[in-house]
Amino acid sequence: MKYWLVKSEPDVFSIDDLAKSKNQTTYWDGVRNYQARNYMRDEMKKGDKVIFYHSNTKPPAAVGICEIVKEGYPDFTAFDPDDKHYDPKSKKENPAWYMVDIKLIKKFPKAVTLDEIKQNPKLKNMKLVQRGNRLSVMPVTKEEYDEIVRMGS
DNA sequence: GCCAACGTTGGC
DNA sequence: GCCAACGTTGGC
Repeated sequence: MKYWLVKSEPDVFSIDDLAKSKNQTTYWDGVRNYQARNYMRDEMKKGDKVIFYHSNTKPPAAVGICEIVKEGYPDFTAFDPDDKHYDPKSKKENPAWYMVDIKLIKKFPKAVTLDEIKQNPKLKNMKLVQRGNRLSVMPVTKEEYDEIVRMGS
């Protein structure tokens, strides 16, 4: 099993939005970055655990955990000219972009802020806190995952 | 709102 | 294939 972290701007889609979604499940659409695409298309497997992180908000924080319930499939929002995430480069016969489905496991009783993550020596190697990191889907180690879950509980 | 960091685009 | 210009991300 692998462990991941995904970012979302809560103004766009928050963990509470996920909690309100049908079956507390959503498709993780709109990722338009090749490295993140590769992770979703090739490496995320059913049952993998995912830290849900709120970016571009005050304070930025890990706010809960989810799991992968459907493995990589074409991001259909790329095919729709009326969709915000439309990308004419992506064709149905050769999709450029992929997504997965994630289901909420739980919202943390206590959000783990970016500041707290930075201050924890066990978490100093996370991609999240490395300089200039902009990846919206990234792998984390089991140790990092467990530590963040512990801090959020 | 600012701006550093980074990915992508497109002219050459 | 280089690289300047541009757009986006995301913390502050």
